[in-house]
This record gives sequence, C-alpha cells and structure tokens, in this order.
Amino acid sequence: MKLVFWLLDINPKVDEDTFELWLWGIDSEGNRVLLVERNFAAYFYVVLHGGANPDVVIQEIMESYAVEVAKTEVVSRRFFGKPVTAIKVTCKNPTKTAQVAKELRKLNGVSDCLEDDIRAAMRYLIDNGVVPCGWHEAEVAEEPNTQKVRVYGVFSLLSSPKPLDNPNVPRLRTLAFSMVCYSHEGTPKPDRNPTVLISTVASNGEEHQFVADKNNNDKQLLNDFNAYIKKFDPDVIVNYGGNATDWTYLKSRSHKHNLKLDFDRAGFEPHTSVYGHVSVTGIVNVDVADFSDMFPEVKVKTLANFAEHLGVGAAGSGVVEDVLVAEYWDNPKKRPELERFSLESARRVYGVGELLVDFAMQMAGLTSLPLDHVMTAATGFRVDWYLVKLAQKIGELVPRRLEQQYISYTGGLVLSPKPGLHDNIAVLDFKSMYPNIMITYNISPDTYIEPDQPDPEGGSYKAPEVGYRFRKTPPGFYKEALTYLINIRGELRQKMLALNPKTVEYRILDARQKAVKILTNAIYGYAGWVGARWYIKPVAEAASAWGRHIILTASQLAQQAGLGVVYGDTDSLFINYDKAKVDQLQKDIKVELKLDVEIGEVYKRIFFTEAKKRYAGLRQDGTLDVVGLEVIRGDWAEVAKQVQEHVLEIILKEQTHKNAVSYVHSVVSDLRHRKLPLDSLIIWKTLTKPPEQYAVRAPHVEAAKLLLEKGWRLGSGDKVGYVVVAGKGALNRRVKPHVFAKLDEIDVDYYVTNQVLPAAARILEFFNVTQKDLEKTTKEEKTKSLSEYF
DNA sequence: GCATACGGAGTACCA
DNA sequence: ACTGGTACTCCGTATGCG
Repeated sequence: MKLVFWLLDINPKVDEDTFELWLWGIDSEGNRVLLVERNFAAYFYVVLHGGANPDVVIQEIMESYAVEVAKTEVVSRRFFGKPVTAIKVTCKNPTKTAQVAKELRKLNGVSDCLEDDIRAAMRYLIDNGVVPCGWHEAEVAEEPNTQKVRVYGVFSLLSSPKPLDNPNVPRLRTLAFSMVCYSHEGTPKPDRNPTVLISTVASNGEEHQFVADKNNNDKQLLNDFNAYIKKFDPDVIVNYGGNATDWTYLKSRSHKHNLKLDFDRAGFEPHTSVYGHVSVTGIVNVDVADFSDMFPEVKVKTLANFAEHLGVGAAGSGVVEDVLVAEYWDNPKKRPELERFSLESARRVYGVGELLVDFAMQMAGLTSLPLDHVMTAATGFRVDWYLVKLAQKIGELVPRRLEQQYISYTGGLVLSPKPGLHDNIAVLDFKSMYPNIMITYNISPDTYIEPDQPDPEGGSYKAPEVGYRFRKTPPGFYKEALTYLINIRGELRQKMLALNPKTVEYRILDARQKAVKILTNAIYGYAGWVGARWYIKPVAEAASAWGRHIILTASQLAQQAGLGVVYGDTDSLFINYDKAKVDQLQKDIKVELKLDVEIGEVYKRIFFTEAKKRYAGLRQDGTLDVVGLEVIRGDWAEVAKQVQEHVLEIILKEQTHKNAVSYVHSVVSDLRHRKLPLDSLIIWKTLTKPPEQYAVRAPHVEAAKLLLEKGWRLGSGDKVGYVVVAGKGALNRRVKPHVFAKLDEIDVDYYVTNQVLPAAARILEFFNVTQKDLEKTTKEEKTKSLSEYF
C-alpha cells in the first residue's frame, strides 16, 4: 500500500544481528506512524592511487575482508573537482563502516577511504532525498507492532520514500515545560536536590503544574510528569536549557526513585547524542536556548529576556532569580509568586517555540539535519551537511574532517572615518559581497589551481594581492551552492509578494527564505574554517582579497565622481548623498567591478569619532542608529548607555552639546543621590573559560568566584552580572554579584568616573568637552535632578 | 615608596 | 564548534621620580 507521511524524526535501531532505520512520521490523516527501513546498506569509498588497478584491490579486499564486505563496485567520482576512480564498498554491518575503512586504508594501491564517517541516518536521508520536516510517499506494508511502540501503525518500507512538493506542516502536538529545582547550596544537583515544580503548556490549551509533596519529595511529581507526557503524546517537546540541564536532571531524579523517564514513543529514555542534543525516540526535543545566537540584541540570554525581545508572554512580569528560588519555595507567602513565574516560564517557552520552530523546520529541510538537532549543530556543521547533500548530487566525494594547523589570513578593509558631524550621508552597500565575489570569480575548493600548476584551457581568475588562481570553468562547487541558494531565495521572496503576510503559507516561506539567507552568508566563513570538510585556505583568502580590492576601487570611483567618502567597512561606503551622482556611481561600479551596490540608509546626519566601527546616525524618520558604541554593548552599565544615547540624540538633533552637558550633570546628580535602580548599575560580562583558568584577576571573574564559593556553578559561556561597591582596595576586590548587592553599598564614584562620564565624554570630546571638564562641573554645580530635567 | 606608563588579557562589537 | 578587524577597560608589572 501507499502511505503519505511527514517526517518527524529518524533514528537507527541496532540489535545484535539486525540494523533498522526507524522513520517517525505523521500520515496524511494525522496519525502517528513508524516506518521501518530494513534494506539500508551502508557503504564507503576506497579511493585509489593513480596507477592502481581497481580489480587487484577488489581482489585483495575480498580475500581478506569477505566477512564484512557485501559488495564492491568500481565507480568514477570527483574529489576536489578532480576525477578519481574509487571502489564503492558496501558493508554487511552498517555499524562497522568506519572500522572496515580503517583496515582498507592500509592496502596497497589505496590512497584513502572516504565517507565512512557519514552516519547511517544521514546517509539514508541524503542518498534518497528524504527530507526531515517534509512530506513523502512510500510503498509500505503494515506489520504487527511487536516492539510496542506508541503509534497508530507500524509499516515496513518496501521502497525508499519519495519526497513530495508540499510545504505544509501537519498539525503538531506540542508540549512546553519549565522546571524548578530546590537547593540551598547553590546550583541544584540531581543527587541531592529535588525537582519541586514542573509547569507545562500544551498545544491543546492545557496548562499543568506538577508539585513536589510536603516533604519536597519529587517521586510523585516525576511519575505524574512522565505519565502526563505519555498521555498527551506530543510530537514536539519544547524547553529552555533541556540539552544542557533539564533532561539529564530529570532522568537522574527519576532513577533515584527507581522510576524510568520512559515517556517517548518506544519505551526508551532521553539520551544525549550528536552535537550535544538530547534525543527522545519518536518525539522531537527542541531546546529553544539553541536559537539564542540568532538574536545578538539580547545580551543576557535568559528565557525572560529572550521572550520579551520576541514579544512573547507577559512583559515585565516577575522573574525569580535562581539565587532566590529556595527562599521563595520555603516561604508560604512567596511561593505563589514562584509558582506564577514557573508557569509563565513554560508559557514563554511555548511562545518562543511557536515563533521559531518554523525556521528550524526549514533549516532541517535545507540541510537534512533532523529537527531535534539542526539548531544544536553549529553553523559550520549545517553548512557542512548542506554541502554534503550537494556533493552527493554531483558525484563529488566528501572529504574527511582533518586535524590541521590554523593560520589566519587578512580579512576585510576598514576605512578611517572622518570624525565629527556630517549631513546627508548615504550608505552604499555591496549586496551579499562575499557570496557574489565567490560566484563571479568561481572561487571554490574544486576550482583552485595549485601554484605549480599551469593555467587550464578555459583560463583562470587571479586574486589581487594574494595571487591565487581559480579555473574559470566549469562552475565550482561553491558557485553552484551559492547560485542555487540565491536563486531559491529570490523565488521565495517573489512568491511571498503575492501572499498576505498573515497567512500560514507566507510564514512558512518567510522562515524558509531566512534559513536560505543564513546559510548563504555562512559559506564564506565556512570556507575559512579550519574544521570545514572542504577547507582550502586560499579560498577564503582570495575572497577577502577581492573584497578589499573592490571596496578600495569603489571608494576611488566615488571620489572621482566628487562624492566624499566619510567611512567604509568591508562592503560598505559612507558617502555624501547627491542623488544624481550616486545613481551614476552605482552604474559605474557595476561596469567596473561586476557587482551590484544598493543604497542603504541615507542618514540626515551622522557622527563619527576617530574610532572605526563606531558611529551614530540620525535616520530620516528621526530615530537613532547607534553602531559599536557603548549604547549597544552588553558590558556597560545601563545608566552609562542611557546617558550616551541621550547625548548622541541631542548632538545629532540639535547640533550643539549645550543641553547634553546639563543632562549629564542631572544624571550624575541622581547617581550620587542613589536615585537610580540597582538594575541600571549591573555590568554583565561573559566567562570565556572556567574561572580558575584566568591569568589575571578580572572583575567579572572575581564576582564569579564569589558565586562559586556559595555553590553556584559557573563556567565557560555563562554571563556574570556584578556591581562595584564602596570600600578599600583594587576594583577587582570591590565587585559583588548583583544578586547579593544593595543600592546603598554601591561605589557611586566608580559609576560616575568609569561608566557615565567616559561614555558621555566619548561623544562630547568632539565638542571640546573632556571628561575632566565634566568631572569639574558635576562636582561644583548644584544640579537639577533628573525629574526636573524632563 | 609611590604614581604613572604600557603591554597583555579579556570582551564585545562590525562587517 | 563560520571569518578577520577593531576599540576599549582593567590588570599587573615595569619604570621613573623623589
């Protein structure tokens, strides 16, 4: 019979003598189904040395390895663009490809074995064009549910599924949860601290809270939570931090009570798998924390901040800091607040999931990485898999990831800004500069010509400065990848124009074009990543060399056209806006450099200091665009950022600093009188390694150590929020984690001298007001309070 | 013995 | 755990002065 299904997840199922691939899906009637593939044959390639005779090598393979090898076949492939003869070796046991390949590498005539490092599930998806989060049709036979998996029906696949062109997503059952663990000794540890509260929000509208008993025993809670998931039977479980914390914690707690956390669709427990994601058989586990890198505007990546940024949940509703959880739990008056926070957290998780899972599904489809780990995988690995798919299509063998030394190279060119205020400045941007350079000059690992090789018949492109050459023909691997991505995005955006943005279809297309854009823009970076399967250093080097040449040439063309260049960075030029001249310049650039430039923002007025990568512009609509300055940095106190932003607004709008100076005075006065909330004084910094590994006693590290002393676990990647308190000694001995600090112990002078005034003076210096001037006047003047100022 | 200068460590930004 | 270019603070020691 034929079965139409949408692919939710795939996992290998290995028993002693059987190897199956389990494809979890939803059929066109909305039933949850399991399709079992028993005909998967794993293989790898044996690449031969130049003169080697494939038949001789095959004979040797069959003599020594007949036990493991099911089949051999001589095939023609390419490797880094060059034709190679290879032997496709199919293994009897799919779990042993890497092992057999390792042995065969030792044979005479064999230069290498390739693709033995591609996991069975990925091999299957890529070879058959089966797509995670996509619809398929397959010939199947229903079979008894001997494994007692919790689905509507089990089917064996009689042929590999064929992808269908249907962008729709079936109605999924989604469950979000958030947990609270009880500890007086810092970070909760599963061997000693119970989970006292779990809140859930489900796509059917149900909300639940599972609560530990009077003695804080969590046995019943865990049992009920597990049973509830089984009963609701979600397709997708959403959480925040589940990969790093929640699942192992809950599993550990369950085991402590001799319970199993076996809610999945096959009776297994959650387990950590590739890229560090937690896999739940038959269900997609999505950790929305994995999306946080997509939003650099959110500096402190808590669930509440993240949700607020996305407009999810009740804005400004109370947050209970980790440090206070135990206190709230113990206090009957405060516990309801913690309970509300927990439920609100589950709602936030659910809401964030609703907004972002569309994107993840599209990224899964593009890369073939299943939904449960496509967002856990780093950008480089997503590009890797996208390219593996393309390689399979064009017969290019997939290189292994090699351990090799990294040597950095020269990147983009940054022009020095002309300090001060400028009126009417246009930003000229090269559209997708690196992708287009790579397409135009056919820069790719398979078109690179080694320095000792002659130019090929079709000729070559030679990169400026570095001199690397690339074949003009045929089109390289990257050119094909990029052209396809750019075209598909164009088509998607075209289709979107005809749709109402409120429709589901529009939303899906928008998610897809975003995924395509992100992948496109990552390919240049990937090319320069030493871990890339197709890493060839000159590829990235040549692209950036062309980039520098292009921006420099464009800058010269602008000046020749009589357009002053006030700044430029990598792929942008800031020039005086004279419409006729700029239009002409655009055309000249296209002719001269073969690349499109577009006019981006046209600022009414813009302000530069002497520093590169830092400026503030006044847009046509009167809003401010601040770039690089303290205003948009996460490691300055809010009070300093606000002061600088307002100073910028005044000087950009009024073109004089007079009011800015009195404004600074008023804030300093408020600060000295402690009229500002403690929150505005927190400085957040990230730990980039374990605290004990630091060479110097940096303030945030000292603050982290104070938290560690109280049992809070902090490590690489964690943000530390601290304030500076009054007292004796060096700054790094006067820091306090913000959760322990009170407003009246703050070192006000530090905030005036090292936060507010430097941020203000950075701008005001160009109006001949130095920090010293500000210091003097703030001390002398009887200043107005902030409220009077407004 | 103390203030200041300066290089290195550390972080976060722009493209 | 995709790239390089850049600004900036703070630490900690070297340096200079008295």
